[in-house]
Amino acid sequence: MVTIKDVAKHVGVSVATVSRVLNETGYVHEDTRRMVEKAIQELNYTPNEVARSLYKRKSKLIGLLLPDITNPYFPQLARGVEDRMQESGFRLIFGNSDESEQKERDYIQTFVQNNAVGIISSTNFPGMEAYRRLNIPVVFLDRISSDRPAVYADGREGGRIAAQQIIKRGSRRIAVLQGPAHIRPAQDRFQGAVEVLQDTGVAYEVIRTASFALTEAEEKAKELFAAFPETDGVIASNDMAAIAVLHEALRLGKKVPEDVQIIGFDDIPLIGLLSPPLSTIRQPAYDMGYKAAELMIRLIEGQPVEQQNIQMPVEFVERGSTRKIPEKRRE
Amino acid sequence: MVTIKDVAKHVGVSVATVSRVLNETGYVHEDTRRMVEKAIQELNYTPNEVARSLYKRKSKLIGLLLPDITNPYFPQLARGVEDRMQESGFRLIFGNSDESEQKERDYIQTFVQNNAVGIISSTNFPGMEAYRRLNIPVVFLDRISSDRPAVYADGREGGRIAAQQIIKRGSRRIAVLQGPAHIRPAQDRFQGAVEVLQDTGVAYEVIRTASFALTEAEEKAKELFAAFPETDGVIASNDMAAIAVLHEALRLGKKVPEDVQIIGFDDIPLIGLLSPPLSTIRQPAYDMGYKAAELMIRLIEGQPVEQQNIQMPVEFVERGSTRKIPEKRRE
DNA sequence: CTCGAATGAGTAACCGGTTACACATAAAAT
DNA sequence: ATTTTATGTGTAACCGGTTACTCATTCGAG
Repeated sequence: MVTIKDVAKHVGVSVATVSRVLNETGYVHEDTRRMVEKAIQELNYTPNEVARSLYKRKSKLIGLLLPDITNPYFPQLARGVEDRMQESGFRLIFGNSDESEQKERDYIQTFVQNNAVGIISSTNFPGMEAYRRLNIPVVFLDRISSDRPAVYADGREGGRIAAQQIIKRGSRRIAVLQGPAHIRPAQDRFQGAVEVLQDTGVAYEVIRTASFALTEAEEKAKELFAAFPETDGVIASNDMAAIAVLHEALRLGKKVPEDVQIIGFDDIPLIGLLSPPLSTIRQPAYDMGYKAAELMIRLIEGQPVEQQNIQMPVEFVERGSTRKIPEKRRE
Repeated sequence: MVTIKDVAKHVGVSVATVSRVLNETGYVHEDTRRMVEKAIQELNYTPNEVARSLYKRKSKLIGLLLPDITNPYFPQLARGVEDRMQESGFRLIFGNSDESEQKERDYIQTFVQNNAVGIISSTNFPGMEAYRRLNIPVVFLDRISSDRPAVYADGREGGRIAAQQIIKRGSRRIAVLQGPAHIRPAQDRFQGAVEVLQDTGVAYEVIRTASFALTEAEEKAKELFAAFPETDGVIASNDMAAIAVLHEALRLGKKVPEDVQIIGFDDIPLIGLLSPPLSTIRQPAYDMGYKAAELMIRLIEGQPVEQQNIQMPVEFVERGSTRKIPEKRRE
């Protein structure tokens, strides 16, 4: 490995001078600078980030914690984060938490041990001690916390829109999947939907789910139609759940959207290619990741942050799992 | 930040002793050990990996380079890698290369700068100088290189199976998507298919593609049916391409699988839910990631590696984009 | 009882950078 | 001509660990 000493020796200057060239700090004579740069080229030297990080007590590493990259929603978040971080020269240490508190703790610890300068997390445990103890910025992504910066979609509005649309399109006995109780955005969606349902007086049932796992969603879908066979509209907690519901409905011989309308949440890739293609409430996942990274960079660099909490807009994506509205006027 | 010095002071011993306790090296009196451990607990001390890494010239970090995590195939690879790495206490620095040589180079450089002990890469440029220069192990994942360890699926056999199946199920004018020319597994699939096609004397056409990007796949799908409208079977280079072909076929009013059969490659999530659900050649993506990580760990730890190249089996997954075989006997 | 081996623990060098400080020289100000 | 100030560069401490080396004490074997 070629070190700063090798470069210094090669040019015949001290390491301090090389360091100055590297960091463009202090005074360096133009001729010296050129010679050093030439040597760096020739020796193919790149400074060791570890040594740098040790002295400065900070690295160019950011911890990114997502529940499960295998779930099609999260890669988009990750990609948004990465693209923004990459622009500013930060790198990601990445981990899947599997919604496990222990795994989260472990990852947070190693982030700290590696002098990470920030953590972006779609945690399931925003109140966790491990987060409170940190003295590096934390941005919650697709999550909400009262005391931490966060980037998330407007779940309540999403829920409201879902309910409005499904009612407008004719469903009258609606089932609402509640989603994990401890995840705020999921609850917001649920509440938004319930609000509208109550206001309009449409009959609805609630199905609780504990996680976003597909297997659980499949069970709940079965339960749903077993307990409430008359259901003619389902507002799912996310697209994966919606897929499970869709599958179960078709398995039972129901027609979608004629017998049952289904609205998902997220707009994950490929759901537009299902049959019927799923109508959903779209979250701008990539943009959310990007914004979270942007917010993080501001926090790291100590720049003023106008808003700690960034709420992103959602929109209804009309596809085939909801009925068409004949009238010209659509909301 | 609490350091080893704080712990040492707290107990009244030297840092060397604390280090010995930490690493279970050298002689430490039982009583001393207990006191140190107690102090570590009380002060909530965790050793700084950066300092450790600097002295040892190696970290617990592994670089993982994938083309695009947003492509549904790659998260499974990533997950397999992560799960295995996590078991042995390694962490991942993750990057998307976007099939860009420059990005790959940049990432490789930062991996090295951070004392990463290994790189797992689904590179598009296996012969690249940047890889050759490395003095840490590199494992290619879903890629093949003559001079590097690699984990990949048996593309040739996959191609053969795809061709056999599509012929057996009645297609007689077959289009084969070739996939990126510089990616060996893609070429292997292609060649496997062509082999069978030639051996059996079935008519076929070749459509070249340069990347795995969905947009390109869509164009090629259009070209395919424009140039060869008689096509009654398509062997796609991967599932995303198959989806594009499926879409285009349906758009043209063709019936799948009655008019055109389609076979993909990979078996990415959700394609079993399309309509018709896609038949495909399944690669064990998760297992491939897992194995690659395993291989990497062996290389890092200097354990004997029986085989540098691990070829994983593929299997035909029969779904709705291929016709059923009436006979009892199926291969 | 003597001596080598085993045990226990501290000192200080080292990893590869950054930077405070010192020092020398040149340029500008008085 | 003298004092400031700006420029250019080197020395060495420091970041937080690990470990080679040293030294002291205890233990067991002969």
